[in-house]
Amino acid sequence: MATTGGAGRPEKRKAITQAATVVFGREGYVRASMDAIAAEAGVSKRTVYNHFADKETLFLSVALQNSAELTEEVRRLMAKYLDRVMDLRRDLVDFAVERARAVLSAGEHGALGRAIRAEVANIPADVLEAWLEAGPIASLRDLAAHFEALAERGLLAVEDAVLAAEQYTLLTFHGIAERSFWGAVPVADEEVERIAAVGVDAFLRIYGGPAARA
Amino acid sequence: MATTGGAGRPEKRKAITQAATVVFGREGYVRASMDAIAAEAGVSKRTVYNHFADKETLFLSVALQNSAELTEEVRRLMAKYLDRVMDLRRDLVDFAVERARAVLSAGEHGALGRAIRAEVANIPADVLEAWLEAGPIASLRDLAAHFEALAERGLLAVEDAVLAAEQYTLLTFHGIAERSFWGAVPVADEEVERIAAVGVDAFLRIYGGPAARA
DNA sequence: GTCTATACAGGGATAGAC
DNA sequence: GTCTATCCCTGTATAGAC
Repeated sequence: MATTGGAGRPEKRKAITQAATVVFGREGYVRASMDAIAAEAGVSKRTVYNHFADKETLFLSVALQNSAELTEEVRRLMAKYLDRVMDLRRDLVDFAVERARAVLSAGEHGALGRAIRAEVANIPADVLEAWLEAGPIASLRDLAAHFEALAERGLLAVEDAVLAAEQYTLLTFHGIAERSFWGAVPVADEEVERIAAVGVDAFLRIYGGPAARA
Repeated sequence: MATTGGAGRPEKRKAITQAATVVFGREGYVRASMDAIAAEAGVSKRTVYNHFADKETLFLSVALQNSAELTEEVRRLMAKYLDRVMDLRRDLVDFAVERARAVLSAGEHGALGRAIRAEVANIPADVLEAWLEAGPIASLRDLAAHFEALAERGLLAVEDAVLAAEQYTLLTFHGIAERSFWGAVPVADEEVERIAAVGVDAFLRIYGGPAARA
């Protein structure tokens, strides 16, 4: 876990990682200062360096943690909308809208993703790999598993579930992500819903099974 | 044009903007130093400040210029592959591959786009608007015009050409852009070709006209 | 008269010392 | 928890050179 060691009170440590998530997300890696993170956490800078060797270690640590948390949140949304599908189109649209909200929220979670994407050229390859595995790739696999289940019910005609999950994500999520620059610029709710709806319609033209076409 | 004035030799100015494109693209806005840009341009730092009021002005200026140049390059690719279509699927795949190469090249052009996306929260709204208009939105409109022409020939069944252009771009380009983090991480050529091909296949399942289906 | 080279003031950053 | 050593950056100023 790329930390200095187990030293220090756990509650201080949590305050630091939360503060780092907020400040790195708001300012980006280079602009964020350790002073600002310490102030946001309500601890002294010395305490920060007691838990994390340096700025980079702190950043990479919260990046991986954030990635895993976001994956968990998206997993909950999949369980809510895709586990017991009654109205396929509606559930696919609702999931797309909720996922865009969760991942692109200006709040604590989404913003850090921007900072990571901005710093990608300065992140060690193995850490980037781990971040991808814990985040986007994990969500992609989760979604592919749900599509396979829907295919078994005859609701989708997919052969390659991972490819279908990728294209669903492109059609219903990346348009919004790009338009909002991964959450930096707000996008109106109606716009998110509109894009999600036309994205799902396109997706269903590719993969709509017999039941979906009826 | 957000410069200090017309003072100075034009060839020096061009050297400065080219150097700024390279250095901002490589280091990002915050890390790039005016010293490094001056060195890369082979001029003194005073000359840089003689042409551009400050770092931000220089950055925004080269951002807009780069956006327009990239749009022009993509326009040439469209003319090459989409003006006289013989084999629709093949031409759509070839254009997708070439565009991905052009826009995501680690060279001078593509890299600056990363820097802009990273700084989007710190860019004035009107400049961001101008950058979008000169770049991604202009390319989208160009592509939509080509799709309309293809629809008139019966090769595509599109009602909303802008939407079709958006979805083509998502399916054939954004998957690559995201995987390479807008050019920061190299993606193998075969991978680019594979993604472009499956993206076009999906696109044609949505919009393939009668002739395309034959 | 513009360019080069260098130096410098002022601010802010990291990381460590006390 | 504060204080500080050290470094880097922006932007300006001061020299002289073609």
